[in-house]
Amino acid sequence: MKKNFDMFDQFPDLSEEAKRAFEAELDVISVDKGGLLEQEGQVCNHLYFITEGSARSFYTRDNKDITVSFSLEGEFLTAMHSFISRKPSYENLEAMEKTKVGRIKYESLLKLFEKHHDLERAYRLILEQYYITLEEQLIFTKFKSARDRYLDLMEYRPKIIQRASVGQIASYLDMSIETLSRIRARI
Amino acid sequence: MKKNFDMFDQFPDLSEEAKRAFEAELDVISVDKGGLLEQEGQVCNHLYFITEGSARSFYTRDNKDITVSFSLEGEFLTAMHSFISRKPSYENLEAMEKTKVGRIKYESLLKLFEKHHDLERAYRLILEQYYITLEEQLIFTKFKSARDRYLDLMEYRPKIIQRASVGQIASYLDMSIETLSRIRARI
DNA sequence: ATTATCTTTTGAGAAAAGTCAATTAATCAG
DNA sequence: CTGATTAATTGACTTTTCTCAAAAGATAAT
Repeated sequence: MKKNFDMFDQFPDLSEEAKRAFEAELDVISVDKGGLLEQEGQVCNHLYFITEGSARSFYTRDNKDITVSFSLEGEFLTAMHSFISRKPSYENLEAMEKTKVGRIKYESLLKLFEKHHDLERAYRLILEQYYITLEEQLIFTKFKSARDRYLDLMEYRPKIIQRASVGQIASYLDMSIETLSRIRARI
Repeated sequence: MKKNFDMFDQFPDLSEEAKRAFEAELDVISVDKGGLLEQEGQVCNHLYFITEGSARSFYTRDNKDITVSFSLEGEFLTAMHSFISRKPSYENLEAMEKTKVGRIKYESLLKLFEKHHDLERAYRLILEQYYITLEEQLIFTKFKSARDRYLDLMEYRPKIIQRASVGQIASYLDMSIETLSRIRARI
């Protein structure tokens, strides 16, 4: 069976045993549009890999829904803060369309680390990638106008603009819906 | 010899061998106020632990110096983005006063990981802590007014207000020097 | 001490983005 | 298909914070 997205592509040094052991712990899940993979208030127990579709992470503040990140096919996804700290998550993970994911439990992952040193390293790389993305986002937000943040998103992640709503994009880019709407009108 | 800050306190599960092996690779360095531990444009090759003093990370933009983080005694420190990615750093690490650090080379750390699985785990925990701090900073910045960001810093990290200049604090809190000055006047 | 330099404070006006309100467009359920 | 609900756009006005400029205060060197 051919897969479009192979999570191991990013980890060419993984041993075959490690890959097999990891795959044995994977659950494959299908979620409809709007379905939640993880909910705020609960400890996030899974690391996901998206094989089809897309998802976003968001939290709620003053009854508003604030998007933290978008994830597309071929990307790993979790509520990292909770997954790491084992504390209840403030994030929800939601499918933005019909989406297929592979997921592994936190406990299974830790167990695998005991036997497969190289899996712990691969996990470290995922964590590092998460860190870099976050740091770049922080710097990126800090120096750009609302308009430039939108133009950057268009340039670097155009698929997101196609798949996400104005409200989701606006909160992700840290601006009001109205501001985003005006920016789009004047491009 | 008594140490005020022991970096292993945070890692009670580390084996004695791992601690010894790690310590054997540590260099102890002393830096005067204003001295640079790492410079922008170069790959950051060290993970630091501050035993005395304090440091900050900053970068330069439009000839302005923007503080990214402050670190005090008992904390680990590096230009994480560069340390992880092995690309030139955009950050400088600067001692804010006479400061003593222990540091270990990136390569030494990787070598230690081969023999000491538990050290790789400890490093993962440092990385996770870095991630959490960054994520909290991102959320924290997003929802608070300039005034509340300052009040939060006063509450949670008062030592920083004592040791850093207005300019450093202002850029860290993402506001102009003038705004910070006005906030301080009206407390 | 005294000048020079750098930092901090204060004031006034400008700009970016936000809020509230009204209208138009899109989506969804029956 | 069609009314109902939700999402997006547009306009008017407000707010926050920034920038520029000048004054006051601190620090350092001679």
